[in-house]
Amino acid sequence: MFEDLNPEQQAAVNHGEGPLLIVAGAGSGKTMTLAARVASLIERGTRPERILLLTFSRRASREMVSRAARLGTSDTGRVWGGTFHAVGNRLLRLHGLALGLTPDFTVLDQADGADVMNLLRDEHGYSARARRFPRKDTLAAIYSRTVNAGERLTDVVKRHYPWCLDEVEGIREIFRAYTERKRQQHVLDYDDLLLFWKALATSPATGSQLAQMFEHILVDEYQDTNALQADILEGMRPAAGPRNVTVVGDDAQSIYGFRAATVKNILEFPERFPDATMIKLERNYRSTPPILAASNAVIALSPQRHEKTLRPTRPGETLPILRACLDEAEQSDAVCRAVLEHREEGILLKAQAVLFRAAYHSDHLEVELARRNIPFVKYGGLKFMEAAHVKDALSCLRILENPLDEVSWFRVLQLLDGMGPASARRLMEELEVRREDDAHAASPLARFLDEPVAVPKGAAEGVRELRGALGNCLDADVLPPAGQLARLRTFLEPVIVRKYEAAASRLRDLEQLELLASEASSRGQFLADLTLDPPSSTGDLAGPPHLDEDYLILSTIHSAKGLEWDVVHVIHAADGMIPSDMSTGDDDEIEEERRLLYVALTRARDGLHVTYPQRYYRRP
DNA sequence: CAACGTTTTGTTTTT
DNA sequence: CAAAACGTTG
Ligand SMILES: Nc1ncnc2c1ncn2[C@@H]1O[C@H](COP(=O)(O)OP(=O)(O)OP(=O)(O)O)[C@@H](O)[C@H]1O
Repeated sequence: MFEDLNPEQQAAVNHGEGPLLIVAGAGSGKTMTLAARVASLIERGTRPERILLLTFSRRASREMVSRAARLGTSDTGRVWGGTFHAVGNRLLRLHGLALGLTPDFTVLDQADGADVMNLLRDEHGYSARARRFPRKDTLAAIYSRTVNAGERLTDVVKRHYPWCLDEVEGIREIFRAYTERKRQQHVLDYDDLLLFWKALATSPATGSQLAQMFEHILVDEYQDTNALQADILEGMRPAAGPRNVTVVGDDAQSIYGFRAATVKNILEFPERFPDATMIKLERNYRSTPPILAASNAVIALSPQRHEKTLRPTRPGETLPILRACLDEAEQSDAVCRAVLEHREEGILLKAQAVLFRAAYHSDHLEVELARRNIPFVKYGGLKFMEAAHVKDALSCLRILENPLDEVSWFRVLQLLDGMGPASARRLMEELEVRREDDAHAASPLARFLDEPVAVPKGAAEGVRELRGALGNCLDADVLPPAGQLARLRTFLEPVIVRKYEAAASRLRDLEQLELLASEASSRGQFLADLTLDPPSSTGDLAGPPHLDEDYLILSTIHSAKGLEWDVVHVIHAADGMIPSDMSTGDDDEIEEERRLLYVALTRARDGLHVTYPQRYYRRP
């Protein structure tokens, strides 16, 4: 069944009980090995639903599970696969009651969390001008780092946000209020999904029950997990019981430091799991020798590298191409030409990818591709969930799902004509959206629908319309999520036309949203899925027609993790782009940029083009 | 005082 | 290009 595997891969697949650490270089077949191991475990009698497979994205999880299925095991559908966050969400809905979490909680994404911070910043009087208090996104970022890295607030601020040092006490005050506010409103943010999972796993009352759910736990891309996630893993594999846990990673490919990921997790694995077996995969099955040599040369310059020698196994002599271009226009032209040349040689567009550091780096190229009728799908940097009108629609759904969700009320009410922040606040107070603990008063939504409310005269009409829309969604208890969105759309349409420009394309986004909703089984499920696995490519939104067409892949390097293409084009390989000028604060950041380039280069199988413009008209 | 329109600023990567 | 800050109108 696994005869193609090399001896080290075989050993990893066949490993029996006990902790296993697989240190695997780029293209050494770790994804394949992990999938084979899942298949093998099932073959050897482990029930699929007793296997937990943690990956860095839902997409990676699907890919891995389907690979395992192709290896001959049929029953992989029942494997618990997903990101730490998605699995946390699932476990907490099942077992959260032990921590006082009711299963009806809703999930905030990081922008929602920032909005809560903003509300609190106003309430606590930190928004006065003249005072330079951190902005909402900064607050959210600081908070997230303290939680995920398990570090003290003052240390985080000192290290990563030194300009906020004067306001540490205010920040602490906001954070305390933030935590309390989330509890009152039955909402969890991304960090809470991990935090509460850890609490569940390490609590004497529930820990062992949770650990016993899974016979085997496997974690992919372990170099990109953070301290909190390592704690969860340890909690799920207590020293007392059998410690069947497999982690796979490559410290040279650690690119999520900005999310508090740390290679310490790999390095310290043998200490946390003392009798761990360690297997190294050092044969690269992906790239031709010249491509691998170039990649190795890039990473060799890293002073913090852990020794690994990655040896090529494939033939090939074509050298990678480094092309200096006059400017961005010439770069786009060069890429288009190279792509088409390879296409002529028989390499499908789909087998080629253009990689870049930041989503906007491909703007110019996208125009050029469109002009030449070269179809493409772009991964990463999609601002769909960030778009105001999408948030508006989702906030309506979230009010229906969780009437205590303050930020959703605040956003939706301000859509109404004549209703600004002050009136919205007043109305929310009247509805008692914010209430002390679990008071048994009528839901704010019921009150809004049934009781007369005091609003500015100008806003009365808007309130009636909102009432109608929300009421209709609720009346028809059986109305599926897509139907609810359709009803809400009739309310939102005039609002969007009045409030935003480019209304037409925004309205199309709402139809898109409705399409996504039509696959969901319930409103709650839809909302959670969307926040835990947001659309990540333009293809996710364009729908299935793309499937049999051929199209070029454009992707951020982050979103290209774990993937491979016959030909890879890396653009904007210039100072200020890679490395990004946003990430030159300290050596660690710069080293991460180096690894980012390494990850980009190692995606290529047969052809590699690296280009950079020598001149930018707008400062980069 | 509150809503709304205009100017300025600041711009990565993702669960 | 979107959100914050500012200034004007209701
Ligand atoms: N034993 C093998 N024999 C032949 N080909 C192999 C073998 N193992 C892996 N491969 C091939 O090598 C390529 C890389 O494998 P895979 O994607 O699993 O690597 P990876 O370690 O996950 O890479 P990365 O860490 O860079 O994401 C795949 O095309 C896979 O089919």
